[in-house]
Amino acid sequence: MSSIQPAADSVGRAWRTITASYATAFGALEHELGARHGLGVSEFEVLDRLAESEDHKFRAQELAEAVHLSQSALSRLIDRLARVGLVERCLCDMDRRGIYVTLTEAGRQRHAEAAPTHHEVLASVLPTELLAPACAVADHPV
Amino acid sequence: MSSIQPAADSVGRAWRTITASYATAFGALEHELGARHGLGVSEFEVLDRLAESEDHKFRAQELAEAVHLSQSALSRLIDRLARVGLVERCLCDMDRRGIYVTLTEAGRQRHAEAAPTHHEVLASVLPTELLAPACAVADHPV
DNA sequence: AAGCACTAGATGCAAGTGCATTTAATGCAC
DNA sequence: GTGCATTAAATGCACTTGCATCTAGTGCTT
Repeated sequence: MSSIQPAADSVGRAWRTITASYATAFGALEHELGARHGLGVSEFEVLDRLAESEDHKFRAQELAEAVHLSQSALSRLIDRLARVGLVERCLCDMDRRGIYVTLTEAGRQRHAEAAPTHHEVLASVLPTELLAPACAVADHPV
Repeated sequence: MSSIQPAADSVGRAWRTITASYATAFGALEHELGARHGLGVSEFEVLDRLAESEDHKFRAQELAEAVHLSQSALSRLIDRLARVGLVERCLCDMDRRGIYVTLTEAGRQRHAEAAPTHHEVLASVLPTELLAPACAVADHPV
């Protein structure tokens, strides 16, 4: 805590804010999601994307992009999630090279349990300056 | 790019902005610093802290905190940097358990070369909403 | 001074990641 | 239809990371 200095320029300062926030939030999420729900951050992110998707169905490639992982990392992540029954690989008839990743009932449930933790942790650790990015946008009457 | 959706709430949106910016910037930095200067992101961050320090001297522990790495990860990072002659471990007389990490002349030089790249990459990829921290009330998306 | 709890940093190990490659399916050209 | 470039996902491999542990030095208590 003691000797961390802000970088001189605005770009450098922004980057340090981002890395600091990211490190803090990631660490807290990793810890809490792991302890309370047996999930890693990437695991949750995938469940989260699937849960919010219309038909709870996603192409592997799209998921990789959404959670900022390489194609190979995502492939193994799906392995882990499938091994514990939270998602399923369904090969789609349209293109038999590809797969659809779908949320199982257990996966939907686990996500529902973990989502409040996720929100709570982020709310408590994210700096307010990042919570209201272009502040006004936040509460636009739709 | 196609199907990424913003999270519903402001906390979730902020987190996705952070992770997206972080992933993009980190990837770009990793690529450019690696290709042009043979440095990884963490490597550069350490050199950067040392370069801006008064006496170019840092306790290992302080460095770990500054660059958001675990103590063990930092120890090995110093190994790598020392092995190529960019930093040196100096055991300090004050407390012979600890070490000071110091920048060598080569390290100072490498940092000087890489810093413009670092700045340039960040300036080109960081979203403007994060570059103008507080003031960002700027322009509303439609 | 001797003993003991504590701290700084190094190291063994397991896990997750990215790159490069491989396997399998598609679809376009001929 | 056959061949070939292309794409989706799986896999081998090397590297970085964090956790747990180990080693060494400190300094407080007695």
